[in-house]
Amino acid sequence: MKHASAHAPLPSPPSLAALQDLLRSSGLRSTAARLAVLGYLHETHTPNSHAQMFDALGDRGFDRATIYRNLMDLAEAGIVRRTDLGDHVWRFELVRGVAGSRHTEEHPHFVCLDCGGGVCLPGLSLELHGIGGAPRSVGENKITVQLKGLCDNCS
Amino acid sequence: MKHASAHAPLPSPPSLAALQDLLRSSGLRSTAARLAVLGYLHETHTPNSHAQMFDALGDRGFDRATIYRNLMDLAEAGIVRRTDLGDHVWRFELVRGVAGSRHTEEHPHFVCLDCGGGVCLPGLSLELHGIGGAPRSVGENKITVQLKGLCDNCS
DNA sequence: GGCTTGATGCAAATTGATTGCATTCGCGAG
DNA sequence: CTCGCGAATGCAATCAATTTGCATCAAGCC
Repeated sequence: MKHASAHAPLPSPPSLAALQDLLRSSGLRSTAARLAVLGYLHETHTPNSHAQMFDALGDRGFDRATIYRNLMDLAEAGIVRRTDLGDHVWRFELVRGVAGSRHTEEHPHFVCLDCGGGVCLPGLSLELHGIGGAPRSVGENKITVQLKGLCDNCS
Repeated sequence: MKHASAHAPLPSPPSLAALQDLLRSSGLRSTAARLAVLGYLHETHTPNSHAQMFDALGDRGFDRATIYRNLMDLAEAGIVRRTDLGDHVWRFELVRGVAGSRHTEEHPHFVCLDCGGGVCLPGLSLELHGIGGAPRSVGENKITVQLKGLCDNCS
């Protein structure tokens, strides 16, 4: 996965109070584990797998199952998006973070059918034709797009 | 997953000799297990998971691991495509079957982010803009497209 | 027919995800 | 501040889908 686009400078880490506000305003309790997970997602700007999150937070005493549950809770609350890059590993990225935080903008992904590598395509836009029969969210442009094919290395 | 489009009448099952030709011309040995897997894929016109294939062929004495290996071999040989409907279960469908056989035409899929349900969108076409930076296969239209969002039931 | 190498059957292992249950803890009400 | 309720956690285990090891069998070529 290569991010080729230029990024603005990273904002400073969000405050504890801001993270707590975000959790509570989403109907979740502010717990140490959740703050750690959410804080980590604010620091990293790529999708992270559960295993990666555990690697990063496990030696702070956070339990693997708890991290998993919290990722799912955050996804259910709409703070985090669960995403699939084609290799059958769920990854989690911030959708709605603390005010001023950088999070992943919605953009198409390309996934290689051979090596499973993913490429973000933030500059790509699509025009759809013939959407009759598709779910409403397609017509309302509330969709994410994944393109699959062979990457330049595998083709 | 709903197929709303009209289908032509189903062709008769392929002959044993035709299946054998297909295997051998693809560099694979013609074995009983492979013939069974391939024959089944010719009979069913939807993507089938490994588990489904085993359910269908297991009581004929075919081993689960063998069915798996053969599905992977057939996918590698380009006879079968491995596909993902969003629920993290690989499914296999015929790409290049016996002459005269019906197989799945390439078309976009919609996958619901909530329930995981998939919808085929054979009528949908896309126009891409801003493909600079994308892998070459995108520009060459050698891609498959997956749209993700909430289906009408979940939204 | 003999031989080579790929395929199979059987069993087990791996990976990613998910759950059960006893205990702990966040938070709101009084 | 205290208490109680229900949510969250830690620990261990389980589950689902996939994948692999190895001895034996068999397809196919010479």
